[in-house]
Amino acid sequence: MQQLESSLKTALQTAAQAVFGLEIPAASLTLQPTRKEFAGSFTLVTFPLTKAFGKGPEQIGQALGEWLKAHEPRVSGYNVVKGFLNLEIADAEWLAVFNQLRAQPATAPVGTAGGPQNVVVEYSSPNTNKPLHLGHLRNNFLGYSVAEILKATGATVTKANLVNDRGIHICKSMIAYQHFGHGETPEQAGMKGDHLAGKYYVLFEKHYREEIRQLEAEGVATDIAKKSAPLMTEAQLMLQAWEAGDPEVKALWSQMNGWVYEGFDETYKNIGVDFDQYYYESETYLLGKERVEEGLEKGVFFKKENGSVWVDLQAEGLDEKLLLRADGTSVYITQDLGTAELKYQDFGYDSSIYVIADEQNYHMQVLQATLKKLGKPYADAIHHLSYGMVDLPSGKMKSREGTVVDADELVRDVVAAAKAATLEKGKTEGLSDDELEELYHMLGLGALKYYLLKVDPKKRMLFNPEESVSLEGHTGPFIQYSHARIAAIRRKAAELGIDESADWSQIASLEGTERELMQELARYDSVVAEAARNLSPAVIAQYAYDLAKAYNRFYAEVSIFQETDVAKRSLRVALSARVGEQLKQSLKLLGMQVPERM
RNA sequence: GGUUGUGUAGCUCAAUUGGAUAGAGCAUCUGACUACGAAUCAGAAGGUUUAAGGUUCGACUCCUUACACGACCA
Repeated sequence: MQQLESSLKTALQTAAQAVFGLEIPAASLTLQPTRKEFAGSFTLVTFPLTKAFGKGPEQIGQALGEWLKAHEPRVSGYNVVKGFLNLEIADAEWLAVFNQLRAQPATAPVGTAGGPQNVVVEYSSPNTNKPLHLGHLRNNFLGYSVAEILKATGATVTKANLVNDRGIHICKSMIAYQHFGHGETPEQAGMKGDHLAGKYYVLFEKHYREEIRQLEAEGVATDIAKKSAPLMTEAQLMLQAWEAGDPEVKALWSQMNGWVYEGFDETYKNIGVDFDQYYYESETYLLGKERVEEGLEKGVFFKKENGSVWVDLQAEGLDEKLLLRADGTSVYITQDLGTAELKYQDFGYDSSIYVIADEQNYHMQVLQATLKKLGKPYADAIHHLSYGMVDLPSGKMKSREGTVVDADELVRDVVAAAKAATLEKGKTEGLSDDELEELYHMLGLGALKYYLLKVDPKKRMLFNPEESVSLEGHTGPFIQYSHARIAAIRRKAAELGIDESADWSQIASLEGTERELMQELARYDSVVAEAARNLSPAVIAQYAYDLAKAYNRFYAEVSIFQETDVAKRSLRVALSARVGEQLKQSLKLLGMQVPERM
């Protein structure tokens, strides 16, 4: 289609030359798909040409349309509405486009076209003190999908996970475990390791709050109470001991983190995301401190009297930013400096994407500006894929207030809903019990992924539990259903011995829904390119829906197996097959799978 | 207080990046399975795109101001 579109532009340029004797740059020709209510497939907006031609928009449309109809065989007709020239494309051309499309597998790369070639996508990046929740799911699905989309352009992509495994919050879980754990293991507790750590994090907060209340009752001011509560003091001491390499603290740390990693791995596997490379802040924060030293030597950072290190970013429109505390311990940005360096050493990327919620916008600006100050060559390669937080109908999620939606539980719920629906109306004869379980999982997770990915990443979104398990309308299972339907068509076609590759060049005219489908199919490459440019899986999600919708319309209006014309019947089977493949491929870019029956 | 994001149908989201009469899904109402899968399709109803100005052939989109909600920085 890109070929058809660009050759139409060339034809329009030729027409302009022939009719008006003027050269027009291709860039000034805005060609777009024609709106449904008008006849035609492509529309040229003629308003922008009025100045150059010194003619009215309708006159221009008429003249160009007339010329194309007479000289361009691919244009079979035209109509002009105000400043819009609608071009009708000959059916023979549509068939040629479709043939060309079929020559390439649906999985063929679409080309990077000026985009990055070598990309690192960092996503997920959990803390090891609690299990994953709904917000992480949006992050994970986005990160995985963006990586797949960039791969589909032909770029080399590395998926990285930066684990936040050190810091005061980790110590909180550890302190609580020492106090209240009695040596409990995940096996004994019958819990996943990440949930066990989360349990102790919550316990810490609970007892800590109690201590503050008591101190306040004794007349201590709130801010002092918060700092001097025994549990908090213990946690801080533990952090220092950790940085000093205390073997006992390190042993507990390793043990608890190990449990958490087992839990995470299970969740990642369950939600179908993976990583090529793991980074641990415990291993990068020292490298970050080296970067701070480097900045001091270069004179782009400065030290305050108390010994803390800062960078002045006021010239960049930001503030002064702390890089290293007075006691020499690191802050978030310290380790981020180290991780960026390490990633560059490992992969030499030309684009480094950070999938992080928009509450970190300022932080990411600081990181980039600081790396620039250091003169790092990769500073400009940094892109923050900033996404909005997920809200609940009851308001914002807050882990301390227990209003989080747990990821594992949520997945269980959506799979259960998919199972219920399938038992009620599925056509699953012949599937084994294992295959059925796989199907429920595929559908439930598909519903959830699609629900979270169809919204523009940068927008804050509302999570409605009922809609997220819905399987009808604008949902993942709607698209999966279309695929299963097509699979049934293909099974039947094979049974009947219908040849998908029969010669259909004799077909005189196409149905409207057939043309529409071909145009939709041909859009795929430019859709992927746009999704890659905008780092937006939502673009793919919308496309997959449109394609499935167009197919269902075609399916309802046109009969495949009742068709007596052999060529037409064959074409319709081939069209169905191609739609199925492109639906499968599109959903794959969202991290979703498609069933053969459901 | 400063910086920044968002505001579209009752609800959740789109709108080809400045183009035609602003489109989908859910919810409501109507029609279509003794024809290839009804998790579907066709139709009805639902809008002063937060407000007021401005830019131009043309604005949900760009500019200014105000309002609402959110995030971040002190």
